[in-house]
Amino acid sequence: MTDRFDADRTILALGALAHENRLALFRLLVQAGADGMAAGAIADALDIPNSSLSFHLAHLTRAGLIRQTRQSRSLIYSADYAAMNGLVGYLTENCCGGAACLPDMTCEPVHETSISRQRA
Amino acid sequence: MTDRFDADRTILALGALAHENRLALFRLLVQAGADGMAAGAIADALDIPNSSLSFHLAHLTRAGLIRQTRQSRSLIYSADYAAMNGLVGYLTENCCGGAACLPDMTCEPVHETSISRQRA
DNA sequence: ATGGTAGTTCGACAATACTGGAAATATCAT
DNA sequence: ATGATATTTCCAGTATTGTCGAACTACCAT
Repeated sequence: MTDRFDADRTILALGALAHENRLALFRLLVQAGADGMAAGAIADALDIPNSSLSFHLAHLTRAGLIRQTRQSRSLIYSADYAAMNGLVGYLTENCCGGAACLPDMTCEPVHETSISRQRA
Repeated sequence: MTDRFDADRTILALGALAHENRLALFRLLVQAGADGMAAGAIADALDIPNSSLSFHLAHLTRAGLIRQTRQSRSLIYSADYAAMNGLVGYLTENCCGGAACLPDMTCEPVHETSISRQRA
């Protein structure tokens, strides 16, 4: 389930997150939960030109950090929680002299409807 | 203690780790523990030309992920565990609909002498 | 079919990052 | 001082990344 992260994939994921717009974008999607957000809504929220956003979305997708689904005219993007868990897992692996210092963290997405929507 | 990570610092740290040589380098130092390693020893272990290694060491240092101390002719580098904890903290912040899913992880360095040195 | 909306791809340019040899600096021993 | 060792800085070339307007594609409604 927690798909295994090797060095290459980790580098890909880190590189994807190592950018102002993409980090903000990823965090936005993490907070958006399982329902995700349409590209247009993201562009509005982050105030990024359409084509630039598309570039960053593709980048994060390539890195396996977000997923895309279509819903009529809109493309909905959502964070891949397993990927985030895998990334953190790889980073904290072997961090305390071999002792597993991190108790197998697993973050899971939340549905918008289950958090009494407080966004505008 | 766990110095606060904002977006800018996180991007700096992610960018620093998002490279084959630097990720390997950082992991090497994490495993080396509190005693760290001399630049030369790192160059040997990773088989990177001297000047390139220096470039990457400077990059990781700039990002606050490793620290430098001198010991006679050698410059000893060691992982900054607080930085790693801060980075992971920032990434997992707000990951489960606001619930703190990660029990305040804090990895701490280990001394070489305390792990019955098994390296060559 | 026509037209409008949602997003992506293309292209060209600017900026930044990586690499490694050669020269420079710092430290130590004699 | 001289020489050896440890490491960094400089430099120039190459490669990768980011930006955004304009043209394109996909989908939906009528």
